[in-house]
Amino acid sequence: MKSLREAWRAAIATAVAAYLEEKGADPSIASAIVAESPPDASMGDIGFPVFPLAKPLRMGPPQIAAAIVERLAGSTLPPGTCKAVGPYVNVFLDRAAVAKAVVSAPVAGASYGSSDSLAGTRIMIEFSSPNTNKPLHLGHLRNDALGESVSRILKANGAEVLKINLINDRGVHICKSMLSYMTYGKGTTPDSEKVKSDHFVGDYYVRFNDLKKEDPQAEEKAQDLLVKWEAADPETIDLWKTMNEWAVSGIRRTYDRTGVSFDKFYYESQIYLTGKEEVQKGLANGAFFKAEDGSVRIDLSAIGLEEKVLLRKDGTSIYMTQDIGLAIHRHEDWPFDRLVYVVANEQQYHFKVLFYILEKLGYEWAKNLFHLSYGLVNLPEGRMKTREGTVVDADTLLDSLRDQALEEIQSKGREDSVADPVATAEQVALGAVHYYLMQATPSKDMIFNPAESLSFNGNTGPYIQYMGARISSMLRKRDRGEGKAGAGTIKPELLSGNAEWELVKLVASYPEAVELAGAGYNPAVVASHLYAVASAFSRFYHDEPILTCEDPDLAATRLALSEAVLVVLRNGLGLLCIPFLEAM
RNA sequence: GCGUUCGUAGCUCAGCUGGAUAGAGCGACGGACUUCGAAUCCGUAGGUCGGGGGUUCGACUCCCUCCGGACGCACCA
Repeated sequence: MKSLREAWRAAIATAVAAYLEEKGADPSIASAIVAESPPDASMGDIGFPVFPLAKPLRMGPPQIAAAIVERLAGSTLPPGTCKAVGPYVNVFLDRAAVAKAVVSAPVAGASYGSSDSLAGTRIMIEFSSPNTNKPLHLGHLRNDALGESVSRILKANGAEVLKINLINDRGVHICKSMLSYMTYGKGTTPDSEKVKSDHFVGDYYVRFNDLKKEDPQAEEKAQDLLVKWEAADPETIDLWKTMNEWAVSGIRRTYDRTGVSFDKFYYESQIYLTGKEEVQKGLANGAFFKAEDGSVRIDLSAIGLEEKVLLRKDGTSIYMTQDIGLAIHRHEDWPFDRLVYVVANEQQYHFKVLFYILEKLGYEWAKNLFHLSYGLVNLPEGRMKTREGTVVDADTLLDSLRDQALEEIQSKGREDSVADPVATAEQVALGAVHYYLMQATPSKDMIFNPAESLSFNGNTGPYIQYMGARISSMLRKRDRGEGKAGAGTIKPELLSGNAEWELVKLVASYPEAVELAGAGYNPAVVASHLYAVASAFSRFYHDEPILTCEDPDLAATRLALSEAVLVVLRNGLGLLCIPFLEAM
């Protein structure tokens, strides 16, 4: 589709340039010719507005369109025909030619939709980066799904991707859950209490609030504990290790559950002192300056900001110092062309400053750093608040959706049709959450409605999974010898009807969606394309017989189209971290 | 106060680098199952794209301004 579109654009641009020259106008204006999609397929498949030519040619757009079409008549063109439709030159593609390519999609299989648009590009992507004092919540699910999905999309476009996770395993927040456990834990463990280990740790973090009420010095004690940790006090380190192990192993179970994985883990406890030398270097070469109070700072007036401290007057480092060191360290670890940080939009300032600093330090790769900023996930009831206990825990949410999906499977009497009802319900739940989170534009805040996400109707994950299951079901029947498709031959030219054509075009343009999603770090592009494919298929399936078609050739051909749709759904859902289901 | 960002149908969201009558889904109302999975499909109602200017042949899209919301403006992370 993309190559056809480009071929037509080039052909028309050439004709336009020749026409401009003939009329004594500047032929370079022909580059203003861009491809659009007509609002209705009856008007054509690709549209080229000629408005920009009106002034230089001193002619009305409709006359120009007609003249261009006339000129094109003599030349060799890509498959299809063109026609002047008002002020547009519209192209009607050769349906059989496109259909022929589409029915061969199953041959490409898992690689259908992949491109080499980012071939040779090494991209490091950091996401998730949890704190080890509590389990993952709904907001993390958006972060994780975004990071994992963008990684898969970038890979599908040919990039070499390294997924990394920075575990925030030190700091006063960790000390609070430690202190709370020291007070109330009484030697219990996740195993002894039969609680998922990250939740076990999180519960003590919450109980720190009780501790504060009982002991007014609790905050100070947590600070003291941090000092002891930094001094490597053996007992403190021991407890810290134990509790971190609990937290991290629990969090990893949630990653496994949601299909998220990492190539490399970094631990804040191991790198929090890095960056100081880099700041010293910057001080030496004049990028930074020493303030009157002795702190090292950078002047940010060049980017419209004030000053930022990079080293305290006592020489200790801060968050920014750490991130400077870490970025440089990472580039040494794995020299990347781009580094993507998947971090909530509340840190926009931080990254703006960080990128500027790295540029000032002279790293040429600094201009290829990207903050994939995403918005908050809110609930229909309002914002999630830790203090009010309205934070939606990731595991709890998935459990609840899984149970609801299971009830649905049971009430539809489909337990015998799926291999493992509970596992299937789990996959439906995952499809519900991930699709809902991925269909929204990353940068915007969004409202997550659990009930809506799980609906089998409308623009949801389960709906798309269902279409995949229906196609799978037909293919199983064909393989069992049902219907007449087995006796027919695939004839792409039979797919020229309007119902088929809509579907053919959507399957054909799927690779473009993957490319666009990669260019914009935006899985929502894939999600909306999948929904368009699924709903077009559903209409087709409803209106036309496929497997049950009387004509064997038509049955075989329609089934081939269905199989191509399946390939798109399978690959696309994969990019969104949503399981494809053969039956549900 | 300054900065960033968002404001599209009752609700949740699309709308690609400005282009042909602003699109979906949910909800509402009304239809379609002895037929490939009705976990589906079809139809109807519903928007002066927050207000006002401007640029353009053309603005939901770009610029200015006002209103409203979110986030940020730490020697916290």
